[in-house]
Amino acid sequence: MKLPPLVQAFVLHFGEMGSRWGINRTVGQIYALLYVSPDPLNAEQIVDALGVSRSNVSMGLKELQAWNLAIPKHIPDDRRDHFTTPDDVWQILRTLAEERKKREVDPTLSVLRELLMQTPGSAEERHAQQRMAEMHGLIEQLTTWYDDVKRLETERLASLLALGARVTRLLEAKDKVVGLVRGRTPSAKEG
Amino acid sequence: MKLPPLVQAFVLHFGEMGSRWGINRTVGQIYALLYVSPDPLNAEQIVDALGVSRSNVSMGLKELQAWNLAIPKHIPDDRRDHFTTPDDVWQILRTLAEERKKREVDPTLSVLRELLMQTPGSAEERHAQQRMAEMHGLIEQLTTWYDDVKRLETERLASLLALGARVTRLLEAKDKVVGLVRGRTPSAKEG
DNA sequence: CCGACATTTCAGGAATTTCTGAAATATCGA
DNA sequence: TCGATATTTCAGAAATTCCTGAAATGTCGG
Repeated sequence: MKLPPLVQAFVLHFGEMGSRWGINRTVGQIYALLYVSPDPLNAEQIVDALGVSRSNVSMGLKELQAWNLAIPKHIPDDRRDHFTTPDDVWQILRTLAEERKKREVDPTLSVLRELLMQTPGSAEERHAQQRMAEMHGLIEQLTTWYDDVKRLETERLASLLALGARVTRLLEAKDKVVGLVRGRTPSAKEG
Repeated sequence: MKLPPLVQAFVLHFGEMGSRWGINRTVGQIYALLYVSPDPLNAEQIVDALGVSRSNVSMGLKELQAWNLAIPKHIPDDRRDHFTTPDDVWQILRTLAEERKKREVDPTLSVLRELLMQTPGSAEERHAQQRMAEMHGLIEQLTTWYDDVKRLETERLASLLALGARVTRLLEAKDKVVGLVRGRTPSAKEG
């Protein structure tokens, strides 16, 4: 691997973290490399930079494309495929959230739904179903919220984040205002 | 494995999903089993239920305890350790978020900070650092928001979730109100 | 301290995942 | 169509992770 020290450190870190994130070392490294690269890279360049086999890079790129984390960029007069990462970090966040949800949450949600349809045959099963219902409820609330929030454009999402827990003050304020309005004009609709 | 069909399906699913969640099959199964169990279980009971080795259960329980997802419950007049999962699903969510952050996010944040301190030695490194700064900024915003939100008590958190994207309407409303108030009383403080 | 359990540790075998090199396939210009 | 180049596939080697059984350690009542 022949990279500027800063880049190398970054790439190696992503490689190491890979296992904790459910991706393998090479995939993590390829992503990191593409992420900090000023220009799109082709497979050969990645091979040179990381010192892994050509086929490994091919597979890694395929996986990253499946995650929508590597996108092919055509370079004029060059037959080779070149790749970048999406450049807007917020977009990357959305993509990551979306893909993780699809792989890590949705299957469980559907299993839970299925099991909750069944009729329990014992007290034990009844209790289990009760617990599953709790889990299902939580996950459903989370995903509903997520579906809502993911549609917000970046700017609004950022301002929401910046607000943080202070949102609750807003909520309190809203409760008061609603109370007031109701006091005066009983027909007012709630927000 | 000798379990009611409903429980068995649930346990098996958690085992299969384990790899996607960065835990191994046994750990996933143990967790699922404890989660739906009406009473705390001891290691022997888990062995019987799952058909895995005693030592495997021991290691699995240790890991779950490290994640704060299994808690020892002492049963009077019984020397054996018994285990449950925290019963409040919201608490489980917090725990999970906390632990994942600690393992999957914090190390990257600290590496990024370190690399951003260094002086770039080339245009390439300068660009890389620029990208790292973007990533760092995003992660920092997210974790700040998270630190804020995690302190909310369950009820408030739930109502926030329920509100979903409609929060933004609240934001718009707030902007208006603040504008009005400012128009009338210039010295008014912002919320 | 002893004996009866309960739990943990750990070496190494089993299972799984990752990675490679070689071969197959695809794509292009001439 | 052919040859040059680019990419993918895939069998099996390498690496890693998981799991087990046996031995060690811990803990309690007597």
